[in-house]
Amino acid sequence: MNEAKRKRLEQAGWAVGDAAQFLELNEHEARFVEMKLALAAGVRQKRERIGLTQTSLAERLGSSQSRVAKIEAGDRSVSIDLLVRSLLTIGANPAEIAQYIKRAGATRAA
Amino acid sequence: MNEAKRKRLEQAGWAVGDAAQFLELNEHEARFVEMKLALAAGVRQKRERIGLTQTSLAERLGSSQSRVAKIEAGDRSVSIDLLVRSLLTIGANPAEIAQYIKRAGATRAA
DNA sequence: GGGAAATATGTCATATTGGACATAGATTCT
DNA sequence: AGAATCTATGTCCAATATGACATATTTCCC
Repeated sequence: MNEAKRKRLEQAGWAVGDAAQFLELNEHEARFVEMKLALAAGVRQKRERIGLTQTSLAERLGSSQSRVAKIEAGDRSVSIDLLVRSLLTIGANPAEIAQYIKRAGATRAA
Repeated sequence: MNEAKRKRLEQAGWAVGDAAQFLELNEHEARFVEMKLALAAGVRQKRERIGLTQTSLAERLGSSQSRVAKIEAGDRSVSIDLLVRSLLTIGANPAEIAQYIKRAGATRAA
């Protein structure tokens, strides 16, 4: 692929690269999602252990029940920032949050 | 403070609560910022170790040099999501990312 | 000191995220 | 079964994050 065509594709919103790059992107994306899901599971686990309902956690977060549901589902519209802030709000400390993230990579060869 | 006034203040964008809640919020905010800074430092460290320039990392991220500078500065406009994606891009795995986060809480009593 | 390369800072337009609401579905209790 | 409580899903629009660009500042080498 020549430079001009590459530019055109990228301008149109395509990430252009070779197969290795493509696989790498997917791998990173997969890890990213796994981390989010691990944190989401952490939120649910801690909330239930504390005996909070989604609604009451939502109040503490200054948010809504529906968003808490999405947080715990690891919904696309939920950022890691929101997951982390949620965990801090229910009393997790950085070390605990780190544990969740560490767990996200545990099933794969590091 | 009566309910009506509270509502008015909250409507105006004020989080209304008692002193303990206020301190707790600040503490969580502080931890959140520390986590971001720890991740930001991780990005810089790994980038430099690899011998990349901010511009070349920006290319890999599909972003710009200025944003990489902000990433490494832990700028307000940089989300943890972006920090994590940056770290994954320069070859950090979840376990390594967890280490950075764990470090963020290490100077304080857990 | 001067030029080049690297990094930092400010701003803008666009894309993404988040809180809110409505409503659907699930679970539990009697 | 059905009422009550809890959780899930979809949509809207306000707020925030992001890439891009321009430009300033710092660092390094000669």
